Amino acid sequence: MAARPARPRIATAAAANGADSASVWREGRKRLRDHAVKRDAVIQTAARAFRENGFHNTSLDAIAAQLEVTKPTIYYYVANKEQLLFECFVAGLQPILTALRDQKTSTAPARERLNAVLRQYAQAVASDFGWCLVRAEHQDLSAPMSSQVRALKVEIDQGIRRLLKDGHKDGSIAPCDVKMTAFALAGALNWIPHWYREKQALSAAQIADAFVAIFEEGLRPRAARRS
Amino acid sequence: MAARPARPRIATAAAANGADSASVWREGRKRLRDHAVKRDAVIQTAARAFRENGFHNTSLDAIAAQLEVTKPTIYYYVANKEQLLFECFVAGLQPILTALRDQKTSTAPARERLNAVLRQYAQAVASDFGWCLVRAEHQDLSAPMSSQVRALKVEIDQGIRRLLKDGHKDGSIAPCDVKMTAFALAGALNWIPHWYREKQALSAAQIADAFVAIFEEGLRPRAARRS
DNA sequence: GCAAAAACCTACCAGCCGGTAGGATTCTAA
DNA sequence: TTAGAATCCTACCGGCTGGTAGGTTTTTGC
Repeated sequence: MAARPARPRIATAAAANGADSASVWREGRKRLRDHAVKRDAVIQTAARAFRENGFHNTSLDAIAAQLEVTKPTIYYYVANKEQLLFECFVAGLQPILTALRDQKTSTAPARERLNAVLRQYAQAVASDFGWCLVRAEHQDLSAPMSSQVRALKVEIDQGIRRLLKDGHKDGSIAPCDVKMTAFALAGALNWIPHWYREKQALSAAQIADAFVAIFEEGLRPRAARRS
Repeated sequence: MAARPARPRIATAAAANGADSASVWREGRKRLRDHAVKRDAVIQTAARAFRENGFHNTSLDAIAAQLEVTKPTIYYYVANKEQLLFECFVAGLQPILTALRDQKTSTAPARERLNAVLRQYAQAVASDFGWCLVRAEHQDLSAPMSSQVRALKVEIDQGIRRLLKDGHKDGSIAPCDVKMTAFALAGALNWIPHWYREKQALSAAQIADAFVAIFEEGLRPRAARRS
């Protein structure tokens, strides 16, 4: 158990964009000293690797190589492989949760609030962490970590259900089976990592808009139409 | 490579229902001789195990134990672990494909044909093979097998898109982005294995109906209503 | 300049698990 | 009854990979 400074939960934008995460490490020959940034780089790199090869097909050696570092170095930033996956979960869920919490203070019609959340949701699952959010197996986490992740997911689910109910009240959303609708929405979005590729023509936001349109209008032709 | 009789692709109903697949093996003390049935039992048991513990967390010894058999016996029915996964894929996809092909001869409105397919789809993903269809990683299959599975999945996707287009023509489905709608539909259904448990109140068919209703009606309130 | 902390590496271990060799048992056909 | 096929088991191997021990290098604080 190496002593570590207070750990940041959210991957910094600095670590998020760089194509080669190794640049975070050495700057010329100088050994950099920012623990938090490097830790985030480790997690980010792991997420990408998991997405490409799956959790079990990704060795810690491979992640280390990607960072141009050796395996034990990873253990300097993270307790074990399991925690690596856990951090990916959390980092991926965070933006959705904050989007959801932000909407609680809004006074806009529920349908609009829901759409805003869904847009953020789409962006999250389309990110490098998307794989972890959606495809990673809970069995690969120990009981305590698994239940933590589960709790976060439940919060998201409940948040969406609440927005749907609010929509029923304020009339912006047609009456429907709240539970099933939440599942359908989440399912459609969660499936994005299966087919979306970075280079795709559509951005995550555009995908979200397309889905929102589909869910709002419905497949059965409407009698009257308004633009 | 042990010589095997012509291999059946579809899991027999006999093997599908039994709670303990071991009953397929011994009947009293008599050693049964039906290769096909036992092979299906192996696949079925594997599917269940994969669903519960994931592919990589399921050892062949565990599957063998479930069947009250030793590991080498499994190799008598299947070449290796990879093929085991492959067969689960195929067994799960089959009913969806047949449903899709059946609809090609139908003259009903496309929306109804689509709904019929979706209902079968829901049943498939809710089955023991659902996990494989949706959560198993293609990286765990070799290139040839992976592309075979991918081809089947593409066929399903294309089939759904075609039904949507047909619906546009015959007026039973409102104009929409076909590709995105197909993704949304598939995603909603594919998410079922994540939350559905056997003991759930709703049957797979009921879930399908609920989803169909949501997708048909849409979330935006409709002006006129007809029951 | 020097001690202490931080960051990182080399070298290694051990358990798990997919896969196999080769033989034993049981059934079927004749 | 018996040959041969079908079915299954015991015993084993070896590679991969998560994880660690313990030392080395670099940086910081003073």
